[in-house]
Amino acid sequence: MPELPEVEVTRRGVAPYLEHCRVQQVEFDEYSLREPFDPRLTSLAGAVIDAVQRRGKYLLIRSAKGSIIIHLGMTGHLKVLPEDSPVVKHDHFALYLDNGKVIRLNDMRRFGLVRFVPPELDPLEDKHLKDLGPEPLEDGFDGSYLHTRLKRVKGAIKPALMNSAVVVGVGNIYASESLFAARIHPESPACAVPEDKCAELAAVIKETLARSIEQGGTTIRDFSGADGKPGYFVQNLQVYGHAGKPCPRCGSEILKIVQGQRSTFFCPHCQQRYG
DNA sequence: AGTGGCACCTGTGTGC
DNA sequence: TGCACACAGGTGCCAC
Repeated sequence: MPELPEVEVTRRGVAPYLEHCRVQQVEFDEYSLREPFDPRLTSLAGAVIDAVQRRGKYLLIRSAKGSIIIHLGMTGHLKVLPEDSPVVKHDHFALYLDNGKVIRLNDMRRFGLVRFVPPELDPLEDKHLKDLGPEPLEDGFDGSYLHTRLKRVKGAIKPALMNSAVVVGVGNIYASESLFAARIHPESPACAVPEDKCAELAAVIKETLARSIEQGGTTIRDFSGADGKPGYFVQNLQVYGHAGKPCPRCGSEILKIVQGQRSTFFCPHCQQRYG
């Protein structure tokens, strides 16, 4: 489900209800997500939330009594609801707040993750976060960085873009979309993409992600923001999900291939193969 | 160190 | 109608 824009839209949706509010109660069910719930999560009762941050596709909820790391996996989403609203199927985790709201995590496929980080540890040093690559919307991510990083990668550029050690937040949709925008064939060996194309690629990744955030993210099937509203960026998708349709640039038929067990969409005419 | 394959889950759509 | 299968926005671990 959520790539960087969807996680950022979620963060912006829940932050006003969490920041500076006090946690009254923490609840989780008996199911495991990617890993079991940490019983220490209940020690956050009484904590005041200082900040809700994002690192890649991870959300960080910080307080003096410890932090929560949340990953939404493929189908996870957070909802802001009145505290007396009923638990529905696939709700697995809840934070009850002193403002009359409850934040619920609903995750059908349970690929998501909720971790507790004790107050003496830095959540950014958690094993899931410490080796992440740069944030694509920050200055450290540019053509020079990308070119240097991709020089070592013999495999295709599309799965390389989805590697969170290269850059965080670019998932299956935005990898296809960004390569289309930069006119790079997704099967090009990453190490063969010239520096000027890496610069163009870095720039279009920034643009694509930023525009998607502005439009509330991309809803294919079940993403919605914390307010329950879908994202509208799906209307701007140029190739993702468009196999067999004409390329919006040249009219050639958009193809779908499989790379690393994930679907890739591209225009074989106007995306150049390097290497 | 880099890479490919698979596993973890549930739901939906398609074809027989 | 039932069944089998493919596929879905992610990531971690394993063997090579």
